Amino acid sequence: MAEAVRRRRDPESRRLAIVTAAAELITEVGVDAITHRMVAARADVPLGATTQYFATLDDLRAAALQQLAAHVAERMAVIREVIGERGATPALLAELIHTALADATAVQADHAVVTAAVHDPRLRELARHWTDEFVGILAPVHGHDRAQAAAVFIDGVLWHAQIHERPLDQHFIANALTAIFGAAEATASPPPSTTA
Amino acid sequence: MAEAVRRRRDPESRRLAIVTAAAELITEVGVDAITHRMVAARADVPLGATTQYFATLDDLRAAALQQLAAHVAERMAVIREVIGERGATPALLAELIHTALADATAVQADHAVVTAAVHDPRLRELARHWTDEFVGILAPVHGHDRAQAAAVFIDGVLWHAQIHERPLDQHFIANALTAIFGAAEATASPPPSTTA
Amino acid sequence: MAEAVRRRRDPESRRLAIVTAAAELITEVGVDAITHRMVAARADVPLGATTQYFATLDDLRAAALQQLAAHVAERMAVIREVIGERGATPALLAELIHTALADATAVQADHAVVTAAVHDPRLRELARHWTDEFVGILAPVHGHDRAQAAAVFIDGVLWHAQIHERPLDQHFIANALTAIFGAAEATASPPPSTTA
Amino acid sequence: MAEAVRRRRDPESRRLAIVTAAAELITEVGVDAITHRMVAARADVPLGATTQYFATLDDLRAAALQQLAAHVAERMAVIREVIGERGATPALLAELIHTALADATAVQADHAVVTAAVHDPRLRELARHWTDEFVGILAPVHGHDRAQAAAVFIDGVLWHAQIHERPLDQHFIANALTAIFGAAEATASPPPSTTA
DNA sequence: TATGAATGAGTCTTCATTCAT
DNA sequence: GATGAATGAAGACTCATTCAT
Repeated sequence: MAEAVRRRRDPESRRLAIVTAAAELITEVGVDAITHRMVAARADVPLGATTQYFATLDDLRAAALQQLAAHVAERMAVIREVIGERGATPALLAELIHTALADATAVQADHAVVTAAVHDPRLRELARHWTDEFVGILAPVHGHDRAQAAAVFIDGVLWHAQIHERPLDQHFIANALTAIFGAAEATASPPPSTTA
Repeated sequence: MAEAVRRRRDPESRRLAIVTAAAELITEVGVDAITHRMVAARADVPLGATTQYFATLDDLRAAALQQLAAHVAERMAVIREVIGERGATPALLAELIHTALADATAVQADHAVVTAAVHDPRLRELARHWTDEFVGILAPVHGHDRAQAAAVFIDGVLWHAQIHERPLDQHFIANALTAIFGAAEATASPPPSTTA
Repeated sequence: MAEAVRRRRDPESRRLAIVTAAAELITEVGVDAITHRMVAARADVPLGATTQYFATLDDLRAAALQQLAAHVAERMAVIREVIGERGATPALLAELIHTALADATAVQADHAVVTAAVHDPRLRELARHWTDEFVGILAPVHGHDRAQAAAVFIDGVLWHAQIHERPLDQHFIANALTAIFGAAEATASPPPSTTA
Repeated sequence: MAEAVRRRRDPESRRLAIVTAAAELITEVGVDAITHRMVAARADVPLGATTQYFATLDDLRAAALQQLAAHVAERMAVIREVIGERGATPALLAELIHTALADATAVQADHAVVTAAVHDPRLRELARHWTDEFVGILAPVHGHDRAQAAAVFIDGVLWHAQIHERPLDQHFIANALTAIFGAAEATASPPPSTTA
């Protein structure tokens, strides 16, 4: 079959297969737990192929993490776009988050990157960047502090999903965001008049 | 001398020394990276002792994680007590969190447990329990949903500390919690009057 | 361009480039340490070329050692010629040796071949041949035994250069050779009269 | 048998067995060619034992080389003693050398150390020391230059043995040394009166 | 013919685990 | 019971060699 033939001499796709297998495994067993053998088996390539394409297991890890990071970035871009079109309302954010949480793989990918970020400066930079970006999207509408509070809360929501079988309820999220966004006129830095 | 003799004669303390060493190392290098040899060296016991007291490295790992979890639980107990005495106000919670974040070792321990929890069912149970407990403390005062929202937000704050050099500001946390607990009872810098 | 084209079209020169690269590397890192990859990189040819021209790495090694041996033989020929013209006097020999020692690369090449000879019968044959040849040059003038003694001494001198920073002094060599060739024809600093 | 039992739990002798096996192999195949597996097979110990006793193959190599060096030093000590008793005459030296050459293993050991010395500073130091020591033994009797010439010549003789099946004749050596020691009154630094 | 991707054997090394002492 | 020597399975990595293209 064309499939088989392509497999045989297509470095590009082989490399991709290896990285993807590594990325999958990272989300499943953690960054530290992957081995050449596991990756080779998952990618269905001979052991030697993994070292042919990546001089070092660390290189492979890095490439896999980058792939995961790219996926996160993509999803982030989508979110930014949607918010741009429909506004940064709690309801919309809750919907987006809920959708995101429904994709277990994506959640795991997120988590893997962000967990790895704790010990990897480059990824840390990336993770911070995402937060900043998110805050940047919300700040024009809600002010910096509330935007950041929302971002922190959402991080908490994602984190929660790692530990619990059932993700948080969409309404719950919307309500909490509403509170975070709305109540705080009272505490804005230069507070003009309280609506309370 | 007395030291050495006591070590020899006191299996209990030896076991403790081993578990403690393992726990320390876990927070430093990660759950996957520890080895019998590392632990033995850190605990200053012979290699054989580590296998004598724990049939398997995994058992040792588990015991160490349990120890870390116990520490977290202790801190949790203190928090519960303090809240019981002084009330579940945003300001107090922010203070407690801020204090907790100042203890880098504790933060790392937390993180180690919680990260390990992602791939370990037993720890996951534990981590969930903490959240539940925390929600249990706050719920009587603020209602279940707001309590949970606060818990989720606080998880986000702790997580934030993992990737940023500087932890979040105490005021920021207090304000956000104020918003989460309900706009009505806003706690601006000069607190007007509390609705109990 | 022309360079590249010529390379492509001239198997002979490519083969030479490979062998030369291998020979260089052998003198630098030792016979056992060379690899196809190293040689290809040094010769600036694709990896496949190294196996195209030499069925086996051992074949390549052998060819490279032969090249080194050929260089030694060349130098030997020059020496023979010079001696033929100017006579086999200690002073001249000392001068030739001294000159040889000044060429660090040549010394290393010598050493590489000769060291490899210890474990390689073919090279051993070669190395013996050089000694014999050298003895052959000197024997007509000084007799077989003294010629051989001189050859052995000179081997010692070359060897000495391998482990000492500074090679032996030219006068020292001349004096020793004078002694070896026969006390009767002593060649003190101001040489009186040669007995032809 | 006691043999078997001793094998089982006698770290000292096990370590020695491993080092000795490595030393043997080094003399046979060269310093660079040894592997853990070869050594383990030769020493008749499991593979793991070689890494248990030596953290690194390089450590093992070093230990083996040291063992070889120690043997060389021993032989050197004997020679020094014999010369001290019977005088540094060419005949005696030739006899000693001839005896040494008869022990093929010893010659190979010598060679292995000295060849390794080319790339190993510590061994180089050692090799130089031996030469110096030897010169030191002969110098009081024959003057520094002649002593050194003799040492260099003897190095050549040992080297010769590496390449040729049959070692050099004892008479030949004695004659050459006689020439080296005797003829040079003419060239000594402050030459008093010539016996020529 | 020339190239470099492919593969697996083999290298060093680490360690959990066992077990003699 | 306590100790650390013993062992082999497994891991990362390298490379000669083959062979599709």
